[in-house]
Amino acid sequence: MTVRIDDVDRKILSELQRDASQSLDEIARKVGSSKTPVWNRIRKLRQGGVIGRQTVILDAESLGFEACFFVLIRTSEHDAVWQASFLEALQNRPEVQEAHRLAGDIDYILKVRVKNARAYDVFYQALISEVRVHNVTALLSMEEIKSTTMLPLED
Amino acid sequence: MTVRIDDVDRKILSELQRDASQSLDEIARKVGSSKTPVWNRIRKLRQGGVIGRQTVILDAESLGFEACFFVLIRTSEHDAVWQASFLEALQNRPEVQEAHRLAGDIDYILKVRVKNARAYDVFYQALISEVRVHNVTALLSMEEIKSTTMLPLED
DNA sequence: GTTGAAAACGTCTTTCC
DNA sequence: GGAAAGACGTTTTCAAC
Repeated sequence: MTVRIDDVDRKILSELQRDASQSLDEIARKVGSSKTPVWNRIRKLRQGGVIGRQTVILDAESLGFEACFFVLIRTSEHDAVWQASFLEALQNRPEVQEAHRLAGDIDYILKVRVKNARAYDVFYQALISEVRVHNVTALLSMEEIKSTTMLPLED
Repeated sequence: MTVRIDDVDRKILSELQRDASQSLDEIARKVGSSKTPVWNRIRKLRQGGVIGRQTVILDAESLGFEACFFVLIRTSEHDAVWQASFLEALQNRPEVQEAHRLAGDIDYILKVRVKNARAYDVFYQALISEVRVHNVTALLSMEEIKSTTMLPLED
C-alpha cells in the first residue's frame, strides 16, 4: 500500500513542511500547477499516510523546558515481554520526545525534554523503577544548535 | 522580552501542537473562550516567538529515508573559529535534523536522517573533510519507537 | 475583555473542457 | 488530467458593549 510520489508531489511536500499555513493557490503557483490538481495530490498524500500531523513548533525555552537530555540505555533483557513493557513506559511519558532501538552495543537512545535537572531525575527514577535496565548514560544538552523536522526532499 | 503565559495560553498551545488545522471556533470552544480573545492570544504568542513554524510531519519511510543515525562527536579543538565552522557545516547539511552541544565527555550529538547507509557514509566523509573531529561514533537506529515534537504543557 | 457582525479569503466540490 | 466556478466555512478586522 505504497503511494507513488513524483517530483510535483515532492515540491508540494517541501512547501508544506516549510509552511503549512500557505494557501492552495500559493502552493499551486510555486509548484507550477493549479488549485484542483494540488488539492487532489495533497488528499492522496494524506490518505496514503505520507502527510501526517499538522502542528506548530513551540519554543521550548519560553515554556520553561530548559533541559534536554539524550539518554543511552543498555539492557540485559531482550525478551518480548520486557520490550513491550519498556515500549509502553516510553509511550506514556510525554517528556520522551524521541525513542529509538539501536543496532550494536547501546540498545536504546531517548531524547528527553524536561523543565530542569531535577525533573530529569524524577523521570529517571520513575523509569528504572518501572523497567529493568542494565546501564544508563545521560548526555546533557548545553545548546540546541539545530532542530528541524524537515526532510531534504529536493535532491 | 519574555511573553507571559497563563493557563488559557497553555491550553491553546496544547491544542495547536495536537492539531494546527483546527479552526479558531473549535479551539475557543475547547479552552472555554471565544474566537476573538483566542485569536489575540495566538497573535501575541506568535509575535513573542512562543509559536514558531507551522508544519506537517511527513513519513520518512514513504519518502525513502530509511536510515537514521545518532552521531556522537568528540573533538580536540574548542576554539571559536573551529566552533563557528562546525556550526555552519551542520546548518548547511539538510540531513542533520538535530545538533546539540553537550556537557561532558562527548562534545556533540547529531541526528542524521538519510536514505541509506551509503548516504550516511557520503555525509560522514564530507563532514570530516570540512572540519577536524577527534572521534566519531555512529549509532544506527533499527526502529523509531517514538517521535514527537509535542511539549507536555498540561501538568 | 467579550460579543457579534462584516469583509476578505481559503477550502472543497462539482461541472465542464 | 486540468480549469473554472460556486457553496460553504474560516480568518481577520472592527465597532459596540
